[in-house]
Amino acid sequence: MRIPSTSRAGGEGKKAKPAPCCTKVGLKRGSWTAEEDELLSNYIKREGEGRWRTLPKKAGLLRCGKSCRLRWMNYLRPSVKRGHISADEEDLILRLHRLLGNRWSLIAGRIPGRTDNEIKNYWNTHLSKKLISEGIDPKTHKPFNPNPSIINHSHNRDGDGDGDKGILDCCNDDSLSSFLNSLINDEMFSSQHQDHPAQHY
DNA sequence: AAGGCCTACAACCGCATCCGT
DNA sequence: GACGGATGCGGTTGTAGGCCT
Repeated sequence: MRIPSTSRAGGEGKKAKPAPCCTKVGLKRGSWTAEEDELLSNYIKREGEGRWRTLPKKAGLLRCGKSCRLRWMNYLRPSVKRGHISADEEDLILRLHRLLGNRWSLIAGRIPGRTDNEIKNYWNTHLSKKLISEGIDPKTHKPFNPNPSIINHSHNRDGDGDGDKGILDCCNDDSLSSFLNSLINDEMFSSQHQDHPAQHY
């Protein structure tokens, strides 16, 4: 929404802890430039994803492999859908988070075009606050106040009615667990075959 | 108009897990 | 089975830009 990361100045100012990869002498940190993005994109289009450790050197980048992978996965991949998260997507995130907890990659796997980082950020900046403001613990998706008399009200997320109640009422415990299992199994299958084709080589 | 505060998000870090040897 | 390297994941942080006073 805000700014293309390439325009961000700085970012190098992380804490000066010893870090295993990016603190190697000569490796760059912080925001990516347009030139770096292009180098990375071109290389991956040519050679494919993976081998992140050696990729930067081959691509002519002064970055660590982790940084390259993150940049590609969260920003440069053609399948990444950037921009506003729709109400449907938000609803889905809420449901999936209730089922899966903070397993952002699993959640992202169910939402085409969205990355785990994006969903995590959206959750932390929007949805958790929203739930808190409604008196719902974002970790448990249960009301802070255990008084049952307020539960139904608290489920009505923004008071504008339609479709909202489904988010927290959609599953009883039995269907919840079976849905969770199928969800995870399905995700494991799809991640092996589609979502992360270059996961291991 | 200026300064401080808040929000959003890209990027980094460390740990967990996977996989080959 | 043990070990080591590579990759993936989730938590956290830094900072640009917007908002408020």
